[in-house]
Amino acid sequence: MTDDSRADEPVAWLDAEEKAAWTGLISIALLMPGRLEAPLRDFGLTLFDYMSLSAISEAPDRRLRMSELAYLTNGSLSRLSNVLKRFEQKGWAERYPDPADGRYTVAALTDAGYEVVVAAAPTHVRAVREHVLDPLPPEDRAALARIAERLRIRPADH
Amino acid sequence: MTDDSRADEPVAWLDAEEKAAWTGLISIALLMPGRLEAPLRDFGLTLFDYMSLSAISEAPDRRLRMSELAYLTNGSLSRLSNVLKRFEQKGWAERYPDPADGRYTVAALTDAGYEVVVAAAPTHVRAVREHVLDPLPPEDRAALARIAERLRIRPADH
DNA sequence: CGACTTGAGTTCACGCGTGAAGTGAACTAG
DNA sequence: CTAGTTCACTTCACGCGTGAACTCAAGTCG
Repeated sequence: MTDDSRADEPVAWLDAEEKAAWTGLISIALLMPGRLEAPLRDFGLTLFDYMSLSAISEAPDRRLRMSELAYLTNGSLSRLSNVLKRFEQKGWAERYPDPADGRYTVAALTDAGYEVVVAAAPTHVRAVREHVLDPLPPEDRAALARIAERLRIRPADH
Repeated sequence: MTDDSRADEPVAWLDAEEKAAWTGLISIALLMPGRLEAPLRDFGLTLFDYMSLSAISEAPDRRLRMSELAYLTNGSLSRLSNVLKRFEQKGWAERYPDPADGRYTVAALTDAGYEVVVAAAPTHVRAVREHVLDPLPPEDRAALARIAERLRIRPADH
């Protein structure tokens, strides 16, 4: 193991407990998104697509600023610009300058876009239950929320 | 919230505790890899690059079959083939048919490749400590390992 | 007022990952 | 023996995400 095979170096290599925590986390991070995305593909959605559509659908009048969307989805503006461009091309969303302040851009769901997220939501929730919630007892669920908070990762509402 | 705003549908929408667990997990999954990868970029490595190099460096004589590497890194053969191709082009690794069974391909680190992972390891471990281990008390670390196991996600050694 | 600054957002070039298609080695069946 | 099957692996085409460069609207300063 590279991490702990050089005792001659001034590096605090990981012990077994640390390694178990670390590898647990990274494995979840690497594998879980793919699992949750797979059923969404039937709707032509990536996981991030779904989360973006979901966040907009929850906003007042199903519209919000791109910067607010970036905050809610933990995504970069660059990424979202590309995503919303795809949505526009599919007729799911539209973008326009915020009338209150032209520096901002508002992203709004079309009726078609709303229908997509409505259709996909039950599938998404079922996947979340199956892959995340059902296998975990309450103390583990609480731990997940607590850990995310401790790691200074802001959970977004989805 | 899309997830629970359609009480008229036969779907078990998420309650607050479930949502906190779910959003905690997905936020970690979305944001943590990027954090850990950033310092590795100074070495020209993605996080997956590092984990691949690390896994090979730990194998006997610093070589192992591609399929074994895929298992250890939780990566697909397709992905690894691309990654190893890059490594070969950089002189970090070589691939050859397994003399014991020509159906298999062996991936081996070159001295240059080994030096890359040796150079990057302290940085990687420090990032893991800073972003994952240091903010978490022992019970949360134990929870991570337990959760990964419960979610049927096999932690790989890194 | 004009020049400059700041921040939101878009575009661009390119790296990376995926699934499908293809290749080849070993094994199996007739 | 040959034909077919299976599995490991590579290649390919393309979607997606990133960081840098760019644009633009609003605010600030002299």
